[in-house]
Amino acid sequence: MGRHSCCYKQKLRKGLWSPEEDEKLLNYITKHGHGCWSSVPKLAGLQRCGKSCRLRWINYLRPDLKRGAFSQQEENLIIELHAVLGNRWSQIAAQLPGRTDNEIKNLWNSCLKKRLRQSGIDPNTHKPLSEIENDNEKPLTANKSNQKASVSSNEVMSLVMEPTKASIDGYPLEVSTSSKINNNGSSSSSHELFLDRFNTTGYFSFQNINYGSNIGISENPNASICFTPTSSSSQMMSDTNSVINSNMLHSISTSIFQTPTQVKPTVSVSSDGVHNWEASNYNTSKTVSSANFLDTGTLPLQEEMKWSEYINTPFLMHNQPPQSIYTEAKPETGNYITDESCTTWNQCQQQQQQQQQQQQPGFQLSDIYSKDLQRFSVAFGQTM
DNA sequence: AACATAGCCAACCGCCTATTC
DNA sequence: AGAATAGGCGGTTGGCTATGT
Repeated sequence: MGRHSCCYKQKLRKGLWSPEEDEKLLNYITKHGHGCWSSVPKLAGLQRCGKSCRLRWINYLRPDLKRGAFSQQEENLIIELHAVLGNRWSQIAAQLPGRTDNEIKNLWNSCLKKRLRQSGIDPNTHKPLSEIENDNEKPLTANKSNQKASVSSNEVMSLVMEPTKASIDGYPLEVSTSSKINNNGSSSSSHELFLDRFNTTGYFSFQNINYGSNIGISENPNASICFTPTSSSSQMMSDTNSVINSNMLHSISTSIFQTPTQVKPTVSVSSDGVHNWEASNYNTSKTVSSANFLDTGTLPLQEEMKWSEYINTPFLMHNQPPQSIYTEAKPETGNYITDESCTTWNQCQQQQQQQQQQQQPGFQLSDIYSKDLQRFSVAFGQTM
């Protein structure tokens, strides 16, 4: 179809908007709402096409727009979200109240991309440039991960998790919801992987990609997340990094649920090799403020465990929460987490004890497809 | 001071999808 | 059912400004 019919009409103004035009549009929409955009210019007395009016309203006149420069936190979030969503600017913008997709796109193209490159990170894949150079030695047939693609929200998951290798490895780009097979513990045709361990009380540490000191993600390179889905109120305990991760989860949930809620990510693989990503939301959830967390002083870094060690370690062995964080970081006075989270902490311990008593078989991370690991690492900032 | 270049950003273009007729 | 239309999105352009020569 291409061009809109309205654009063919004569005498329509183009280019920058004058203050008078802005005033007309603002007055009209304030009084009547925009309704059908194609009728707005006529009703507002403007020599513009409806599309142009819509753009002007969304990008400039809207009252809820946040003016001014992006904060460091916003920039960091954009980088993290871009690692997950690629060039899906509208979805990224949905996570930044008061910012437009156009604004974010401009920021990315003019600043963030360059800054990442200077930090040795490839802005397309969010991997170290050295790795990309090695990858480039392999013959590439196509790399459309960051180009516009017609994909459903579910397909987005498989596309964005592992941007560079999706096509190189011939990884299936299309994932249908109907092919999702839930693990009931006995099915031989599929088994749930990795993230599903959040179904049980589980702690997992994330180490974020180092984007360089000039970006300054946080002092603490480690983050931990606690999911306790069995409790009525699930709590995510977090420091700055996992707040970013939780935002990514919000973004994922927005893709799937169309609402920004906290999610439980799950991945499963069916017998035919189709990987299914799923995110389910809790009825109630709460994210602990990172500011409160960090205000209490320097968090002790939890013991570092290399990714390769995770792979060969049954998960339940690491199900032990990094207790030092919660005992030592918790301030003597003041609440950096709520009472509910203390309950959660207790529940974590109780659940763990139950699990140990039941001697549930540990899930071998080596069972996880390496691609899933890579996707997970990209999605959640886990270095490998 | 004059010109060249780079960076930023508002706006346009073309395509896609959903809806309406 | 299919064409027309509208809304939305991402890529790109072009003008303005700042900076460098």
